[in-house]
Amino acid sequence: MRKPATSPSIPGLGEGQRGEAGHLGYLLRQASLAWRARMEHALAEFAVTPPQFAALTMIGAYPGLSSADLARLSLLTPATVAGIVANLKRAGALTARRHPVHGRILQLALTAKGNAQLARCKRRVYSLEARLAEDLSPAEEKAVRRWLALAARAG
Amino acid sequence: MRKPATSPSIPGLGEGQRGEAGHLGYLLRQASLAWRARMEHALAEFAVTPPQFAALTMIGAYPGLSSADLARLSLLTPATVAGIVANLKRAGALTARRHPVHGRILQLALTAKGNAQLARCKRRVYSLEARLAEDLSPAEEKAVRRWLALAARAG
DNA sequence: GGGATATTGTTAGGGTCCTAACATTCTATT
DNA sequence: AATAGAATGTTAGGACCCTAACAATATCCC
Repeated sequence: MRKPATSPSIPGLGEGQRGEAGHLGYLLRQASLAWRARMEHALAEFAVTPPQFAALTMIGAYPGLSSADLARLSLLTPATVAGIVANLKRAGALTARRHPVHGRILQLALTAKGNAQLARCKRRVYSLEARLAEDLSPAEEKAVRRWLALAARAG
Repeated sequence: MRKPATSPSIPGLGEGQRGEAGHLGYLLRQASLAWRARMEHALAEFAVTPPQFAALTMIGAYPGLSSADLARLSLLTPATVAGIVANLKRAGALTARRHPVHGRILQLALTAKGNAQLARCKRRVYSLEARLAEDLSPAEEKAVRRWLALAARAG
C-alpha cells in the first residue's frame, strides 16, 4: 500500500495554507510543534524534556527563585510547574526547600547533577538553535524577534 | 503580601532573555504559549480547544480525509489524533465511517453541528488573528511568514 | 489585636502530546 | 497463491498544560 490517496488534493508542508501564505496562527502552531519535536529528539539522550530544560535554565539563572516565580517566568500555571518540578526533583536535578522566614515559599536550586545536566543540554540545544536563524538576513531576524516578543506580550 | 521578592532581579516579560534579545527557541516557545492561551480563552465559550479547532478546520477543508491524513497535516502522531477525534465525535461534531473499499481507513467528515461550530469559531479566531500582524510592516510580515514556514520544515 | 486581602502551593480531573508495541488491512513480489 | 512489506488505526503509559477549588501563610488596615 503506497498511499491510498483518500482525498484528491491534500497539500504538503509548503503548499496551500501550510506555506507562507497561510494563517499566522496556524504557521505559529506548526513552527512551534516542529521546534518542540526537534528539541525532544535532541534532549532525549539526556532524558530531559523541553519544558524541563526551560525550567532548569531558569533555576540555573535565578537560584533560589520560588515555584510561583518560575510559573510567571514560563507563562505557565502553578499547577503545571508543580508537575515539572516534581519530576526534576525525583530525578535528583534540583532541591526545593522552605524559605527560612517566609514559611510557605519553596526555594528551588539545582543540584550538582542538575547543573551538569543543564550544561550538556545547553550545548546541544544552542547548536540546534543556531540553525533556526541561519537562512535569515539580519533585518529579517530583527523583524522575527520583534514579532515574537510582541506576540508573547499581547497580540 | 505584595510580592515577597524571593530573588533580587527576576525580569519581566520584555526584559533580559525574555525580550527581543533572547534565544530564538525560547521566544518561539513563549509566543506560542501566549497565542495558545489567547485562543483557548476565545474558544472556551464554544467548548472547543485550539487543537480541536485545527482538526475541524482541516476536516472542513478536506472532507473524507483519513485519520492518518489528519495526523500528517497537523504534524501530530496517529495516537494523538485519535484522542482529538474521539472527543469531537463524542461531542457530535464529526462522523467517522469506514472506507467502502479500503476497509481499514476511517473517513472523517463534519456533521451539521460541527460545521456550524466551525463557522462560529472561525469568526472569533480570525478576528483575534488579525491583531497578530497589526504592528508589522508588509516587509516584516513577509519575513516572519517566511521564517515560520522555514522553521516548520526543518530548521 | 483582628479581620479583609493577596500570594503561595496543592489536589482533582480533563484534554493534548509523545513513544512503544500491536493487530488489521492492503499492495507488491515471488 | 503465499509471503513480505507498508500503511492504517488502537492501546497503554508517561509528561505537559489547563481550570477550579482549596489550604496555608503573610501583609495591610482598622
